[in-house]
Amino acid sequence: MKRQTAQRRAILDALEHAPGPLTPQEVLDAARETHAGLGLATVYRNLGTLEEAGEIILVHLPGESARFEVAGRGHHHHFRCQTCENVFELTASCPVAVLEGVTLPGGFAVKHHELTLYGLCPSCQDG
Amino acid sequence: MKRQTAQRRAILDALEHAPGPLTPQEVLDAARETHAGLGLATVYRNLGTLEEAGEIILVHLPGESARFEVAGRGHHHHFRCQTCENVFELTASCPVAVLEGVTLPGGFAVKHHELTLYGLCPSCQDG
DNA sequence: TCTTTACTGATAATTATTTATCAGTAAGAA
DNA sequence: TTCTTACTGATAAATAATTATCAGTAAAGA
Repeated sequence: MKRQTAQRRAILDALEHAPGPLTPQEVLDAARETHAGLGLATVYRNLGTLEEAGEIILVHLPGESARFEVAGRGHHHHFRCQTCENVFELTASCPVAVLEGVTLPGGFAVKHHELTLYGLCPSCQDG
Repeated sequence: MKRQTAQRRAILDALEHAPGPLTPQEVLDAARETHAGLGLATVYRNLGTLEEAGEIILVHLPGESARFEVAGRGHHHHFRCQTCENVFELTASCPVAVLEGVTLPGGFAVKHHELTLYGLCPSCQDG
């Protein structure tokens, strides 16, 4: 990452303004709003580069392919709308924090966790 | 599923005795203990058939391909060991149950959730 | 036991995602 | 402005997971 390109700015901008983590295809769609003609290979390349640089992080939801979000937003979880299928970052306090560092009955030592909530987002609850 | 075959019995037996949900490849490995010569295509076919029949259910962990477990075990979550990479079914009470049916700040109506815990299983904590 | 056909194993094909290739473009130092 | 080469877009190739194909096998009713 030795040069600053319009493509990379568009990609990072798309991630910064997204309501949650995006798939490479979603990044492409969003970034093309500011940089028409952007290619999918360029998206993949830059996602890799930005991840190595620590500017974005890889996020996995159950049963889905990779997503990315900007780094440094602290511990949080995600909400996936069953209707519009969009994924949102949640800011509510983590209900599983109490398990960190605990050893469960059975002898399982918990180091970290992934929680995904499913339901209806605000836009999909009307009508 | 009109006939009862030794292959299907071996597959279901493997799932019933597993400590957690298994991938198709893991099912193959385990079921070959009781039925050597079992083929991977047969495993996929029977997993599909058993799922349609409601005897097993599909389970997804973040970033991993499909797993299956026997149905009817009620609400629970899974633990993945960072060392041996095995997945275990947890019997401890769900720490996220309180969120069911709740509408979070921001207007997200929670219908269900997926929680995966990561850490060290009992066997991998020694040494 | 005989007969039908659902089921099986091996492997080719498919699907979805990600990576490699390569000629052309443009960032930014000189 | 010029020059070097990192970066880009289009597309082919590679990967991994799952499904289809097909000749042979075996479950179970007659």
